[in-house]
Amino acid sequence: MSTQKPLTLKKVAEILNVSTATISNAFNRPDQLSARLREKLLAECERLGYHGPNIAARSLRKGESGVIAVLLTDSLAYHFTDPVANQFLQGISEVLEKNGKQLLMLSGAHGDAPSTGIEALPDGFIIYGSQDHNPLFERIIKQGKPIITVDFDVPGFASVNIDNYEAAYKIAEHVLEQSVSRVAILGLRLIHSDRVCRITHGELYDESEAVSRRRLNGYIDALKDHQLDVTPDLIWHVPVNTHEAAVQAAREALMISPRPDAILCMTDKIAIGVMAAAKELNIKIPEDLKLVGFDDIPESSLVTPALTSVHQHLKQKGERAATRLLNGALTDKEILDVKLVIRNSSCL
Amino acid sequence: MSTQKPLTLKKVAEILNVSTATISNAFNRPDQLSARLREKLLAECERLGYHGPNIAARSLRKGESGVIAVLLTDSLAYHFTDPVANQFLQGISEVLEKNGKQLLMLSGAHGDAPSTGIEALPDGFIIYGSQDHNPLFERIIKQGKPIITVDFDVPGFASVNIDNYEAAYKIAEHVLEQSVSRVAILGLRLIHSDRVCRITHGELYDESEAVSRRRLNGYIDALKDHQLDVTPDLIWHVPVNTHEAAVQAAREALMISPRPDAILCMTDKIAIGVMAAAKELNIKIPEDLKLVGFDDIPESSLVTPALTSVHQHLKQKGERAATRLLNGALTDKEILDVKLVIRNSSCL
DNA sequence: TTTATTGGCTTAACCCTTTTAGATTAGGGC
DNA sequence: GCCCTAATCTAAAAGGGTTAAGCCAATAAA
Repeated sequence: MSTQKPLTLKKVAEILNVSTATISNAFNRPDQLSARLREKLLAECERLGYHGPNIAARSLRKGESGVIAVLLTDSLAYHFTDPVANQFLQGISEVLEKNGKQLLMLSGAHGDAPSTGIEALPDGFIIYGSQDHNPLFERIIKQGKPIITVDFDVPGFASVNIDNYEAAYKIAEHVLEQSVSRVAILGLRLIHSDRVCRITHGELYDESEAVSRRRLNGYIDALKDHQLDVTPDLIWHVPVNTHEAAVQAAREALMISPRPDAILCMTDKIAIGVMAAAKELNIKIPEDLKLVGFDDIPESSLVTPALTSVHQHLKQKGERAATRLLNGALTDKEILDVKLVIRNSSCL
Repeated sequence: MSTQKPLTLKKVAEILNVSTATISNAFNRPDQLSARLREKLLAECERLGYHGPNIAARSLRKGESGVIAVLLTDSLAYHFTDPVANQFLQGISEVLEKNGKQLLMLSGAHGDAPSTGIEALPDGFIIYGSQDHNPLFERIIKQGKPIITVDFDVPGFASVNIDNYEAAYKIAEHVLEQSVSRVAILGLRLIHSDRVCRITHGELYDESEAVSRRRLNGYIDALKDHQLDVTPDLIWHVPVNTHEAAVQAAREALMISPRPDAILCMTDKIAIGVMAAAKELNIKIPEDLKLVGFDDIPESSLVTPALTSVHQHLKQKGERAATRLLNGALTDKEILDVKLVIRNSSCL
């Protein structure tokens, strides 16, 4: 276990009998020295076991680190379980990897540690999802470094997004064409509550940029355009995108009387929770209940019946965000296409 | 967009009319100044918009950064898709989050960028999976920083692992009790090839510490102990843990004659690929084919028929690795329990 | 031949903190 | 009023690199 203290650029320069600047240039600016010398030096460094400049020192001096951060909405742990986030992160990491950048994942769940100051390290930020009152987000913005937001918009910042309103409207319309008459909505994080509950009249309308609200507005407008009443007692708030929360909300929704004959779910995971609850209650999908999700996660095509959903190009979303961040293409707000995927859960 | 140049400790000290050391101490060593002064200073810093020492400078000076790295086996992108890695990373991130540490994910796919030197930043490393000839791994070791390995062992380093041999032996034994006579094995990454193929005689035995080899040895010994021949032409090498590769290998395995009546898969994902191939070929599971996986990913209990597998406490594995790394409990090699989960894919 | 350019390297200032060793101040005991 | 201790605070030296500016010799232009 060779725990020798690592070589420094200075020491290497001394050993090789050139200036520190020359070693530094050999690593960073090939045009500053002859190719012959450069190659010789790099080979010597390799031989000596010097693998390039210390990142902390370089970062201090240059003001950049080669690290790109993703600021998530929730805890890291959550995002590892969420298939939507997964695909998105996959897209990001592929691009970063190709460009020799490292990925730092920052938890959006605040209130924890009193700032490690880590936000000073990355050269750029991908902000994933609305960040109401997140102090870390505020600090990131103040730094003035490149930022791109995803799945929400902040005036003055570039973004990658989909048209959630439009997509929600379309999938709702599809359901409404199946001659349904009582449509419930299971929304993810509609309000700031930790519990599954129905929303109130006052919480029905909200023009915020949050994904959940854009989708809800799409559903509501589609319902209205098809002459269906929209009442808050058919709209559930699901606080987290987990199977358990979904099942709980679904049980409630399926036990009211008269029972809904269609449920619009804001995520596929919630819809899959509804399937579980329906099975318990012996309700047949799609015969007794039309069901749709949103996002089209891989699992949705595997469950029985296969789930109708809105397919997002999640990986591409990540790729676009990372690519634009690295290219400095940070002016406009990009809208990606989505696709309605009709499967068996919504029609016979 | 307040893009003002960030404040430095020095400037803040000047403004507040104290020395830089005092500001530094206010943030780092509360015992070095009176509580009264400290609170006043911190409040002032907040007011001025100084959110603590620059991390690069601190990191340079202290030689620590508050960042923990996970060195993965493959590309980052891959690990976002893999449910096994997902749960493991979830465990890690929960612990790190609680301890105010940041998580840096390092891609194990080498040959890419010529070292960004990022390995100098983290304070400790979780090495996830065997790292044959990975130059980054070599460099990490040379640094002499805290390291814990997971799913493989390196002499002299602490580890968290399961007994892959034992688990594989047990699940194979379960299958062999179902009166089967021709057992194929679909192994993940048995050899260094990019293509799905059968292994050769010479590749049958290998005492390496790699997960795949430990499992293979378990299968083989179980077969032998049940008086079944072990021939390499019933053992497939699957180069990556993807559905496509699994389906391809499964097709090959199911088309030989006489056809196997049982398949031992080294991962659940591979087993699910076998299910797809079996469906294509109209082979019934478990009637015509007993099938088992390994790891027990969430999907395995959802597919039809539900998949028999070896359940690992993946999240716990991550938690243990992170906890021990942070505690400096880096002496022994820890073995976690596993559990055989028998479902419908392996018995009527 | 003289002057201007260029190529190839070196010098030295600077990046922002932490921390050791030393200086200052306040307060207590005589 | 003086000395000593304890409590605070300060000065200055790392820590490892990057890069603007400068130097020198060799080549090109006049």
